[in-house]
Amino acid sequence: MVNMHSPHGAGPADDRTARARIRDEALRLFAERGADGVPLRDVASAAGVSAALVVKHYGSKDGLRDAVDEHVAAVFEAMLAEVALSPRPEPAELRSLAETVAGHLPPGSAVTDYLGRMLVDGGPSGTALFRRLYDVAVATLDAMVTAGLAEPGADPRVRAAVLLTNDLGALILRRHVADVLGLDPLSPEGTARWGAEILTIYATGLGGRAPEPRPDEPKGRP
Amino acid sequence: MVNMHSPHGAGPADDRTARARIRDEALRLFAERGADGVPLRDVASAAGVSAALVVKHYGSKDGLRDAVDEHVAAVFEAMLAEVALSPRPEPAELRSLAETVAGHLPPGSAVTDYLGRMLVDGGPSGTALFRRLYDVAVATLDAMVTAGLAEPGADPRVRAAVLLTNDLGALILRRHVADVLGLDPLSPEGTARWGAEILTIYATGLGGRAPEPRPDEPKGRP
DNA sequence: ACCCGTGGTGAACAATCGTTTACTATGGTG
DNA sequence: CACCATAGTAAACGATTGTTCACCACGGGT
Repeated sequence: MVNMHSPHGAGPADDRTARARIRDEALRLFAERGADGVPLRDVASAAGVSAALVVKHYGSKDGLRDAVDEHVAAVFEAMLAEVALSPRPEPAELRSLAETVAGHLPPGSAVTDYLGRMLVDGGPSGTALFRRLYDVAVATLDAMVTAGLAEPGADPRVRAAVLLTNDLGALILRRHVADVLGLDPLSPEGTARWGAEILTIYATGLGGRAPEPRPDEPKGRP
Repeated sequence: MVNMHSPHGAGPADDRTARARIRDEALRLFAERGADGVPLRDVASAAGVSAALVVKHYGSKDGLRDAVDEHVAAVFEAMLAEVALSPRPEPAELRSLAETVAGHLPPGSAVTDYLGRMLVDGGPSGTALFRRLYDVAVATLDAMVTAGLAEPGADPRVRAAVLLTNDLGALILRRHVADVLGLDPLSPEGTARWGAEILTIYATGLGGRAPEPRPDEPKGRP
């Protein structure tokens, strides 16, 4: 059907045909229900092939899982590189990493959900992803400090981690937020209200009159 | 073995014996590996009983799951009530909800992890839990506003949700934070550095000199 | 003494799921 | 043409898992 007359595309660069379909459907279903919880046969029938072909291409279900992990990581890295070369020299503050991901992706893309699930499911790829995100957050905070947009806290590494987990919390819990607020923080119209609130807090704090360290007691519990 | 001469304790108030052991071990294992991913036989052997007894007591695995959900919700509500009657009339700001949970629980308690998993796994009980947490966050922010410790933002409901997801992000991602920082944000010694950073941000913002709304452009992307 | 509800067990059942095996079609190459 | 690698399938296998069944012990009530 599809004309695939690449002479000998032996490498994994020939993404097309049923193989890519399997990977894409696996990504979609894994993002929805989690890798465990999706039978191989479901992936196969979603891709319009037999279950045996899936293992023929990817060796095993773990192999498919790894392939999807690598693919998502590649997409994420590509997006990161594109952002680094973005037309605005000012790195748009932190801009919310999750917002950036959602903005540079098709609206209903499963990649966002899959990234969240990688972080939550606790596999080695999730750990690697978080380490990468942490490095980005540290570098971003450093850039903001250099640009005079922020101060390093008492411990810049802790501050970067706080900013990162704040961001990822909204990404992971977006369904629940949309439930109680009627507003998906990653949707284009949600970005306005949600992101504005975050920027306000980051700019001026919560606004209460208590920035002065009172001689009351520094710690409530020992 | 254990003297349980309550005449006809038909209600679920007779917590003791093997039944409670099953529930506790299920809670521990479910928190570790997720409810799917833990065979009934593992729960049974961890509790020192047979698999058949588990379903005799809880009807099915879903029944056990529901029982654990309800138990965790009850523990959480009890903790919430205890905090509400706490010796400090000032509600200790938001104090980080996750911190409160971790503080009022045995150090290695599985309840914390189980709560995080409930929020992530996307079941109805997770939705109910988040709604409850959201109500608490809205009420807490309102109390802070009344006490002059914070201002409602442009939209207090959004601000409460932001504070909540910030908190829960640290709870859900604590393993990853501990990995990159060598510091569990929920541990007693982690609370100092992590919580201090958060309080600083909430008190004064990130500290950069940009709180003035510049006439540049309010939104980067349409 | 008789019965019966409660707590408990081990073996068997049936469904699901990952994987293997044997087999077919097809199209390019020596 | 003969060959063979590639893409593909259907069916069966084996392990795991939730659930059920038949059975045992025993401690009160009447």
